[in-house]
Amino acid sequence: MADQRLSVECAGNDWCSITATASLIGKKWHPVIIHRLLRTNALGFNELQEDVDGISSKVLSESLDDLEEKGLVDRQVVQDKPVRVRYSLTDLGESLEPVVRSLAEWGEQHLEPAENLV
Amino acid sequence: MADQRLSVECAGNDWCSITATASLIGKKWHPVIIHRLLRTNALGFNELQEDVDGISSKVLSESLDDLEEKGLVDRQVVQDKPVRVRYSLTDLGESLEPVVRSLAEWGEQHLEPAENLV
DNA sequence: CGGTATCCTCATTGATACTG
DNA sequence: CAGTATCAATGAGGATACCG
Repeated sequence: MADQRLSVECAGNDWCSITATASLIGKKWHPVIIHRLLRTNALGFNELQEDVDGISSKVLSESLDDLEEKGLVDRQVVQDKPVRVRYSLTDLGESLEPVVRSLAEWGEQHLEPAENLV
Repeated sequence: MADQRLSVECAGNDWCSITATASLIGKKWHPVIIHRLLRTNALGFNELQEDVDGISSKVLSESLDDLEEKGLVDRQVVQDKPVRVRYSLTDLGESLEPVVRSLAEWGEQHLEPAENLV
């Protein structure tokens, strides 16, 4: 149960848990990707890309590499004729559920979609 | 009590509360600044800069402008001989407390400082 | 004290195309 | 399906200096 601890550097001289957390999931698409994986664990690359909506394959690929490297996301190759890959959250990734949920809830309560079309 | 709602655009076609929230507080220093203001409301510019630790005056200034523009931070000029300014959170800014707290708590539980000096 | 003004560099993104 | 390659554009961030 996610009792591994990641070593994370911090700008400045003092270590700050917020800065450290932000360095892990503070990238533009990370919270959304994690949210989608929380909602539906084990998604394929293209499924995920559709779910995230707006992300390019390049950036999704980079983001997943980054999340995997940080131990938040697990990548499993399910060998078939055409390659099949499943992305899912690690225990550590799943432990972010409260964080992502609080982001989502705050947004739902305090924000609203901007009208940008006629 | 913070029942104003901000209109926020979103990448992609679907509006997503997480992406929207991230567009507000997803900049590198925003969560930390908000955290410091939650801890000690009404700080001066230089006080804040020391509290944040590692941020340059330029970036702090830009960040505060951004947060003010978004209605999360309030800037009050307390006129003295030398100019005095107090930064504090708006109601909307204060409403981020659970979000920032969850970031901080997660970091405390799952991360640890990296040793980077001898 | 509370910032701006430069200048510069690196990181991130977007668009597009291509591959096994 | 699951990506990688390339290139161009943007912009966030750092260092430093300066001002009322």
